[in-house]
Amino acid sequence: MSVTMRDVALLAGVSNKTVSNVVNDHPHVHPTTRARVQQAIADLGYRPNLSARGLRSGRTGVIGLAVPELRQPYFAELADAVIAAAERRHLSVIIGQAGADREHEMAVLTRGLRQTDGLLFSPEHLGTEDRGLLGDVEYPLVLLGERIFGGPSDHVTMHNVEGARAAVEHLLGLGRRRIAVVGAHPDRRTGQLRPSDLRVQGYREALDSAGVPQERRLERAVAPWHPENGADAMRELLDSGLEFDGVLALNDSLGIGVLRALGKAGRRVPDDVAVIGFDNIADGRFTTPSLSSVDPGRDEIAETAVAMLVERIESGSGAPRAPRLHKAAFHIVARESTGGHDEEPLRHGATGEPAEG
Amino acid sequence: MSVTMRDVALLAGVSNKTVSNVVNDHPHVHPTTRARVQQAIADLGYRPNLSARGLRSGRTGVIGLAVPELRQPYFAELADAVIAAAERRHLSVIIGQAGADREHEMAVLTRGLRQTDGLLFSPEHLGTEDRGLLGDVEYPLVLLGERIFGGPSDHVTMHNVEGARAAVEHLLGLGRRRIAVVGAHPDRRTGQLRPSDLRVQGYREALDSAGVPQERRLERAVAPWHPENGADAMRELLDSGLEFDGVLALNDSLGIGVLRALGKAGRRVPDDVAVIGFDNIADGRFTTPSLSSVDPGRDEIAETAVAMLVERIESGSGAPRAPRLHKAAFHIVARESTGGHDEEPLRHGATGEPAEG
DNA sequence: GTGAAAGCGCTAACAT
DNA sequence: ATGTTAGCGCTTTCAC
Repeated sequence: MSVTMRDVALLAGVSNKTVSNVVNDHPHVHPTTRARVQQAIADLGYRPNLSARGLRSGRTGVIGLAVPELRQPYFAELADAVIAAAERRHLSVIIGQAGADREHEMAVLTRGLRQTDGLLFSPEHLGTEDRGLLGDVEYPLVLLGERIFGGPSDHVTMHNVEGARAAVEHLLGLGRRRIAVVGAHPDRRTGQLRPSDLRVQGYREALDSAGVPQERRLERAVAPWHPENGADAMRELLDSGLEFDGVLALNDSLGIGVLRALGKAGRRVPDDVAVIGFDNIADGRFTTPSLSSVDPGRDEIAETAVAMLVERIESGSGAPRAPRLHKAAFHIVARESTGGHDEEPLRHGATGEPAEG
Repeated sequence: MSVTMRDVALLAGVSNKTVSNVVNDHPHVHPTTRARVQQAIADLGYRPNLSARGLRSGRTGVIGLAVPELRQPYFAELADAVIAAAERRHLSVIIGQAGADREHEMAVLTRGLRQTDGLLFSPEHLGTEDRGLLGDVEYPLVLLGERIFGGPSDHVTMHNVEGARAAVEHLLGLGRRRIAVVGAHPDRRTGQLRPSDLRVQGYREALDSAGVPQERRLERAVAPWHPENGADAMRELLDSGLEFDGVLALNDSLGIGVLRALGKAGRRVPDDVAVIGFDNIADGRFTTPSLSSVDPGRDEIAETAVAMLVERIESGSGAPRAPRLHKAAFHIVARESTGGHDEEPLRHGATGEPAEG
């Protein structure tokens, strides 16, 4: 029924091996032979059976990406970038959503994603205490995010501390002194390296360097990082009667909720309260006012993570090199919510009245 | 190096076949034998080689999902739902982004996604004129969206005409009579069945039924459907001096841009202009004001599409049944942008001050 | 530069 | 209820 390599070989009058050489771009194939084989491939519409190739070679050409939830804009944008980076290397990407609970994440980590050569894993529940699990992982693995540091795996992450610090310095530079932070983790166990803890650390460092006193009641706990929870936290802060003139939202989803709660409460942004988020998701450009943010280098993260994973896959378990850590470059994007002027909107296509036709 | 079925069979003192039966949950295995085999599997940490299974059985257990761009919130939410629906059936999902251009989509359609048993395909560029291509497709295929109607493929889509019509009726019910539509296709060739054309049709039908005259200049062309382009179109409409008191944005991304442009121009929503979008993406709940929308039944679309694809896969080419069409149920979600009161925000987790510890 | 043969790990068909 | 055999389509030796 389907065309096999053997059919191509017969039509081209060569052996299996030669067809394989042509398909895999091996050198040492006579140009004439190559052309004849390619013609036969085209004539028959031959396409290699990837299961057979996978069985024989031990490689599937597929990598896995495990994220908590694809519907969170940050992860959708990350997945977009990972798929693009993988495609450049002729790899496909299977996406798994593991954020439901801890068990789900452990299952993904121990078993990997089916049918893949390696895994990019962005955990939400697993933490440093699960580091031991990583030692047992037998497939190529690159971690995204920072919940599990110091393990035996490659690691690609962002400048959480420095980014948050720069964001607060941006607010301080606007003359704000009573700066709240929204998104701290409700359970502040020590030794955890959650993004929230690292970003709170950057927040505190910035205040300390500027000689601005810290105030614990301005650090608001929120989990998970969804807009509704950001809005709730902001309402609670408003109700508390505490004064504040700046807010660091620990990600943009929270920031969008914060903007909304402020707007509904009649606080003007940025005049009364300046707000900055984190992640620079696309949505932040179209809120009213538009949301300043820390751009964490999403494309660099995706590209580096895929490159590292490919290296691990290609080196096999042969040359066990030391685990690497890469932190992508970040920068502050000042939009209206911190008094920046609106970016000139890029025109991505046609607008106007439709042409009748 | 890795554990094979043979190793398990030897340890359990049974044959390959029995191990296979256990692994695949076949009936007719003695409970005692089954237990012994399962113990051996656990002891050795055996995991089936899916490439081998795929080669032998002709099934990979992986389906493909091709969307224009994952970073568009609608497609991210759709992919989320598709992955969840596939997981319930123990299938994995490879995601491909094909929206770059027409050639890319044709390549995906003719070749499928590698290593998959079938494809869910949501085209952005291919249209009815490419229907012929579908006849040549030899793998199980389910189309999402409505660009290619009347072909030989199964099809899952939404009530574009009816949804848009209901949205406009909602605006008419508020007493609005000068209703603009943002997102018509710039090139209005006839015979096209793009979402934009269908939604514009619903818009016109609603006006006609209410005896409100159509006005072509209130139909604004925008492509692609990104917020910046929605904002541009709204600015142009404002600059044109035309009067209007209602806007149907043909999707929520456009709607978000429309809200922003109206806000910047000092128009109050919904007092001066009522706005409704389409797709009911999560972002619309947190704009200021929140965005009313048409909920197109995303989960139903995903679930139905996966179910149809699985049927096609399992029936093989044996029983070529007639192509099916499924339209998911829709409903109007009235939020602030059409005078609805804000939904009570759902509390999805903890907020408050972090516990020190 | 090309061919012949072996075998990757599994399941389907048939046998018992 | 379990065993035996064959072979899916490819790549990888190893010849020549």
